[in-house]
Amino acid sequence: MPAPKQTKAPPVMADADIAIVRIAPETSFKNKAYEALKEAILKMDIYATPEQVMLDERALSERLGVSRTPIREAIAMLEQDGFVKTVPRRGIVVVRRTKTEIVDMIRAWAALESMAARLITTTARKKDITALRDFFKDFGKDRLPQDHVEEYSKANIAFHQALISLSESPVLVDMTNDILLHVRGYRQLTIGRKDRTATSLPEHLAIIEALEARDTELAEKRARDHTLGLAAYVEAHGQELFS
Amino acid sequence: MPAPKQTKAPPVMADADIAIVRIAPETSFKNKAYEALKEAILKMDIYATPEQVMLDERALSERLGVSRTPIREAIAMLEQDGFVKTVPRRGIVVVRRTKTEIVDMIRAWAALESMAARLITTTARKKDITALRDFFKDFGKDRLPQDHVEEYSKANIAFHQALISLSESPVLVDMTNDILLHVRGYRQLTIGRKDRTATSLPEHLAIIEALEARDTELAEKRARDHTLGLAAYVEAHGQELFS
DNA sequence: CCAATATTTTTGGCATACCAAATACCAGAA
DNA sequence: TTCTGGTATTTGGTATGCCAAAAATATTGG
Repeated sequence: MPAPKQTKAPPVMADADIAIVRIAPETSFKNKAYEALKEAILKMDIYATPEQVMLDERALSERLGVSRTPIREAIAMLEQDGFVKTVPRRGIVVVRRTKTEIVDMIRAWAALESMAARLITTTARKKDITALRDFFKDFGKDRLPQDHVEEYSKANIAFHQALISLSESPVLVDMTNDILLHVRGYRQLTIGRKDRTATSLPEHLAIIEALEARDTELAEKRARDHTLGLAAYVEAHGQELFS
Repeated sequence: MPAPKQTKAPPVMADADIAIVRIAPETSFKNKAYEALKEAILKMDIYATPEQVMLDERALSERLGVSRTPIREAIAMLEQDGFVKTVPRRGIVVVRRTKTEIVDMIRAWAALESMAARLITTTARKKDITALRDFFKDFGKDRLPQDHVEEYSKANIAFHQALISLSESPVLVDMTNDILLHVRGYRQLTIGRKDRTATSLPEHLAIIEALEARDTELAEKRARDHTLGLAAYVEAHGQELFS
């Protein structure tokens, strides 16, 4: 066997233990491919095109400059996430959710968020709760949310994520984020709708008030009803989004 | 469509061509490996051994009779599920949850199940709700749950899964099942504990009654509080289970 | 010209080989 | 014996090649 290679071998030095930073773990191609593909899938508007979107292993490997192996592993991970579905000898298809599935997901979101609200009333600090108002400080009666839908939509998502985070429950945070990723595709067309945007802000503020008052039951109810309202809205008005 | 493949029947050589049954779709090795490994992980008592359990790709591939490729893909899937964690150049370790994580998961479970209860009160059929009692028909004052812990524990899990299923929400069902898989490892030592088993049955019956009464708020509350009770129990008494 | 069929191409599934990092192991020096 | 340096081994990561099924395309018979 050939001699390996010298590591370093500082002659006489006694540099000892200074500044030996942990070398970058540097994520694997598998994980890089996973992140890249996930972002690409989330970025594309899969509901805009009439025919289903397909992925090609070889094309992707060439595109990302790696072999098929890490690509396939990334695909397997994405399939676990429910973003794609590989059909043997047919192809890899980007999953499109039906309206029913989206409504179902939003209901689960409501369940998780109401539990988060419940926990927050017993553990979160007052200042952290109050800080939730900052997400909407740019909106008021002189600057209505419905006149800045895109901007308000961003603040909306950020608010919900910050809310969940206050629960200090990693499980609730992760599960909710997963759901939001799936629902996000509809966000532009549903959560951002003007007619619903108008009622959204007051409901958010009402949730914050209940949290500050440490009213567990009320906070839970308001958080739940708010998101269930979104579910009902999508169920009623989301028809045109689906083939 | 015509026969895509020839059923070659050369005059001279007559043997062969028999018993070439059209093998079914037959899941891939990747999926087989995934199922096999998942079952193996769930079956082992990862909290019994002091040192962490490791998996070896090559050993597994030899064990299952397939190459490393499908094994690695299965591992990637299991990692997405949170069952294992691969450390580059170190190994694949079966993840052990801390008590805090388990409590956190049970809280999420409570959130999902209370939402399921809510939905059930508005959509499920009376007979299906009543049928939930059957899971406990073998228990009563002449046959106490705490005297048949193992058996009652099975009925307990089955009841909860049946309950969630009644919501007819695939998302709630899937998310809850995922959680149950992770929590299951503790089931024998926590859910099955005698002191808690005693109060479990009446609570279950109370949930069913609220469902039958179509009392949405009460059913939700009872379902939530029941499972939150388990969370509190584990938080208080599950100390000895963790290193 | 059309339909049935044969052929080529495409595509995911799987096996294998090699690499580099991390570790285990061992011989030799003090 | 113990410590040290280095080599061999282990282990996950990645690239490649081939296979079979299915789709796409070409071909042929009427």
